[in-house]
Amino acid sequence: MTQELDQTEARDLAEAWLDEPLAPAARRLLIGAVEAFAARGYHATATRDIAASAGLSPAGVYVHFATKEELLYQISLIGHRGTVRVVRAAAASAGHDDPAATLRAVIAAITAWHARYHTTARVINYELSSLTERHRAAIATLRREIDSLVRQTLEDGAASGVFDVPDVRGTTLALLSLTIDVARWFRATGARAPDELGAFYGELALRMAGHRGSSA
Amino acid sequence: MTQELDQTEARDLAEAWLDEPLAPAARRLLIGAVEAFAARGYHATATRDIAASAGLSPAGVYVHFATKEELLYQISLIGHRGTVRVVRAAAASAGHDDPAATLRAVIAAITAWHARYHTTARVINYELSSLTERHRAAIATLRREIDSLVRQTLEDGAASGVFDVPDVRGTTLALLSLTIDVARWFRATGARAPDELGAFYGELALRMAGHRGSSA
DNA sequence: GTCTATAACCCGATAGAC
DNA sequence: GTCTATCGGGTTATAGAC
Repeated sequence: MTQELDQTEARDLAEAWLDEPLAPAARRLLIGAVEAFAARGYHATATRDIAASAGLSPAGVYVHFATKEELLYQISLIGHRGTVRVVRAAAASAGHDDPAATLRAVIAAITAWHARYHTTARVINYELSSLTERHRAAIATLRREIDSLVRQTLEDGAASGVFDVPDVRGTTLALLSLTIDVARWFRATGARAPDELGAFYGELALRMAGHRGSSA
Repeated sequence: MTQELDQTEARDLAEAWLDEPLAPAARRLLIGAVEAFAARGYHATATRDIAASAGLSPAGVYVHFATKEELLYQISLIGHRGTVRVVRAAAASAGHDDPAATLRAVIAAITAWHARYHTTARVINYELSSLTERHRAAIATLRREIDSLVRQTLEDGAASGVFDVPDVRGTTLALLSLTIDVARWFRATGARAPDELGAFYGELALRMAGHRGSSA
């Protein structure tokens, strides 16, 4: 009984990216789908298997989602909203006139999110091409907000002289690149916890931005 | 006539990663496969379409490759061998007792390769899970060589005091992460040419390694 | 070495009972 | 809201003629 509760709590924690109010079956379907899409890829996953992982018959999926792609879109939407939320929170907590603190906090937050929810992060970053054009465009809007915030932070720091950034566009891309690729290689069994990796990458970001005192 | 020759030359240049001696049809199949796998993914690509892109019937594929996975494996093998070759060449040209020059040259070479052959790079980095276990193990050996060379360079530089690297393992991972993710976002129509991007990432690598004079 | 034809199977999605 | 049954189509790979 206690064992049972512990397992439920553990799963809730592991799937905390899924914080939307949902019918229980729809929630189980999304969790099964994200795990299957991450492990084998969207196209290699059969809707039958997703249904089975949620304890439903093959037809049970279509009561809750019109198509298989709709399942992927909901995962992408919820995942990206979650990322945007932690990025905004990190920027707010760092204050508005300290580019170095902001850059460190934002990169740490994105990195930790990608590590903690690496299964979800893998799906939302590497299955964008499996979305319909309309859905991909909706997701692109959310991704642009994150990109803009990092770029603006680099520009602020460069303007005030605390950063040395020869190419703001290229450095923004490199910083986000670093955080996104965490989804590819991160495993929960690895050496670093998500928050530790976030702190490390926050420092790396300051070095990449040419922050004074961030290099030997 | 001249136009025709130019197009052939342009394609040869674009597909220079494929430098193995091969029957013409096998070569066309590999090029068609890499383009399709990169654009739509391995599982979303039908062998019929690969055959058609090489001007063959659906059965024509199986004269040259036993399975669809064998096609992916050959692409992975040739691509990884090419990467290892440019990495070795970069390390050799930088000399053996200058960790900063070596790191810059190696990261620049991997980055430029991933940008120049971004289509191939996408396939060989993001379709590893579609390989059989045996084939994936063979590719892992090649990947380890690249990882070891970067890690050793960081250790050499840290030991001699030209680098400031608090976590060699983590920094190695971050550096390779940066170069691999190029395959995800790079487009030939973008702002930077492969060699320019390589030079930029070589400098970023020195900053990340805490190289003196690489930060403001 | 390439073709046509097809085997054997798996897929996403729907119909209609309960 | 979930089931069983199935439609219509697509998949990899093979058989056998040329």
